[in-house]
Amino acid sequence: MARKRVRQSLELIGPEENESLHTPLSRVRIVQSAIRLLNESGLKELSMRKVADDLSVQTASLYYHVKGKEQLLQLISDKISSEMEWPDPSLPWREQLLYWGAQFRKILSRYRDTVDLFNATIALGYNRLVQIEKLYQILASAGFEDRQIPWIASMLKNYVLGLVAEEMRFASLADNSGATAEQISEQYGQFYNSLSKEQFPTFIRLAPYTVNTDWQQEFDFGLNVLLDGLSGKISSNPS
Amino acid sequence: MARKRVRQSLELIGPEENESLHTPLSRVRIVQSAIRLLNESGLKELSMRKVADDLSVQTASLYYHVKGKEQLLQLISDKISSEMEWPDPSLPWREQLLYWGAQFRKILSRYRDTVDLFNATIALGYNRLVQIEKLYQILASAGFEDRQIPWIASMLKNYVLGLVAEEMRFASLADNSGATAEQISEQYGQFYNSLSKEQFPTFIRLAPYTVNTDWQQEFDFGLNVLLDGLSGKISSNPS
DNA sequence: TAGAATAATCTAATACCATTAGATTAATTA
DNA sequence: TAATTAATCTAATGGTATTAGATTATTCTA
Repeated sequence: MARKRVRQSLELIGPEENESLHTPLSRVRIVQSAIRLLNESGLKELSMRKVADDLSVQTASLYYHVKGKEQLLQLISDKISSEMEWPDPSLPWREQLLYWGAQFRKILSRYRDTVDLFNATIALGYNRLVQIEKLYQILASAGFEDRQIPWIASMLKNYVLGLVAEEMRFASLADNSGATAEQISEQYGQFYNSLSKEQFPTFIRLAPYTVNTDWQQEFDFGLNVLLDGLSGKISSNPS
Repeated sequence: MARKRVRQSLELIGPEENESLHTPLSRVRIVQSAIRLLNESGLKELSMRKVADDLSVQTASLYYHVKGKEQLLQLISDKISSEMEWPDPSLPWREQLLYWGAQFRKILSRYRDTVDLFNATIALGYNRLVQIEKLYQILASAGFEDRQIPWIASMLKNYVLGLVAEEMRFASLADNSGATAEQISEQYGQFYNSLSKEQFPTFIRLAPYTVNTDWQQEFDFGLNVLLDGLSGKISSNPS
C-alpha cells in the first residue's frame, strides 16, 4: 500500500533518494488523478485518500492545493465541461440544439458517474458557466422569451442528464456485478415476469422494451419531443 | 449523547428498569425514524448510527430488521411513493398527466432530498413499481406506441425530478446557511454580476430571472412544453 | 552567501461512517 | 422446565473527510 512511512528519528547516512525528482503536487495533477480514479472505480469509490495514494503523497497535502473534496468535485466537473464542442451559430436553432444535446451526452458518457457529479455540484466553475451562457445564446437567438430561456435551458440540461443517468446506471450495474449487459437484461426480465400479472399488466407487457432499449434512439426521440414542444413557444423569428 | 452504556460486570440490586416497556424495534419504526431524521437534517446527515440513537438502540440492532443502509433508503423511497394520489382514468390523457405531475411534485416536496433519494435507488419497491404501472397505463390508453411508452414515462419522471431538484437545491441552500431565500438570491445576483460582461452577456442579462423564479409557473410551463411535444406522437386515439 | 520568510508536505489526531462476528439476553415453543 | 429461536448488544474492522501544528524545502533579501 506504500502508505506507512516510518518516522525518521534515526537518520540514514548515504545517498539521499532525490525526492525532488517527483513532479511537485499541483491542482492540475490532483484533478487529473481524480478523473482517472473516477473512471476506474466510480464516484463512490473516489476519496481524498485514494487520490493522495495515487500521487504518492499524504492526504493532508492535497488540502494545500484544494479546499476540500467538494471543491475537487467542482473542479472535475468543470474540467469535463471544458471538453464541450459547440454548434455553428449560423445553423437553425433546432439543429444547434440537436448538436448541443449530442455533444453534452458525449462528454457525459466519456467519464464515469458524471451525472451524479453534475447533480452533486453547483455550476460555479468557469466552464460550466460558459456552457450555460452558450446555451442561453442559442435560445435567445432562436427567439424565445427572456423569461423562459432559463426554464428551457434547465429542461434541456435535465433531459440529457436524466437519460444519460439511466443509460449509465444500466452500464454500471453490469460493470459492478461483473455480468454482461445481456445477463443483466435477463435478470431484470425474470424479475419483471415474476410480478403479479394482475397488478402490473402494462409493466409486464412492456418489459421487453424497458429491458432492452436502444439508447441512441431513445435519446433522439425524447430530444425531438422536447424541441417539438418548444417550437410552439417562439414569438419573434430571428434565426 | 446517551450512546455509551457501561458494560454490566457488576450487577445493581434493585428495581429493574423495565426495558420491555420500550416498543420493540421493527422495520416500520426504523423507516419512520429515518424519514423523520431525513426531514430534519437531510440525506447527507442520515446515518444508521443516528437512526439507532433516535430509537435508543445500538446501531447493530438495525441490521436485524434491515439489510443495510441501501435497503433502508429503498424502503424510505417506497414509503414516499405510496403517498401518491392518482388521476381519474376517465379524464383526457393530458389532464391525467398534468394531475400526475402535480401529485408527483407534491410528494417529492413533502420530504427533504427526495430527488437524491429517488436517483440513488433503483425502483424495486412495490409502490414505486405501482407508480410506473399507472403511468404506463395512462400513456397506453392515450394511444402512444408501446415501444415509446417507457421512453415517455422516463422523460416525464425525469422532468419532475429535475425541476424539483433545482427547487429544493435552492431551498436547502438557504436552509443550510441559515439565510433567507432573499439573501441567497441577493448573494447569487451579486456573484453573477461580478462576472465579465464580455464573456457572459446573456447570462448576466437573464440573471434576474434565474435568481428569482416562480417555481409553480416554471413547472407548468415545462410540463406543457413536454405535453405539446408528445401530442404529436399519438397514432390511434382511444381516449 | 547567510539568514529569514514563505511554500509545501508530513505526522498525528479528531470525529465521523457502514458493516460484521459473536456474545448475551429475551421470548417462545416443545 | 428445558431447549430453541428471536432480538439486541458489545466490540472490532476498516473506511471516510478534515484540521492543527511540526517539519522540510524552497525562495527571497540583505
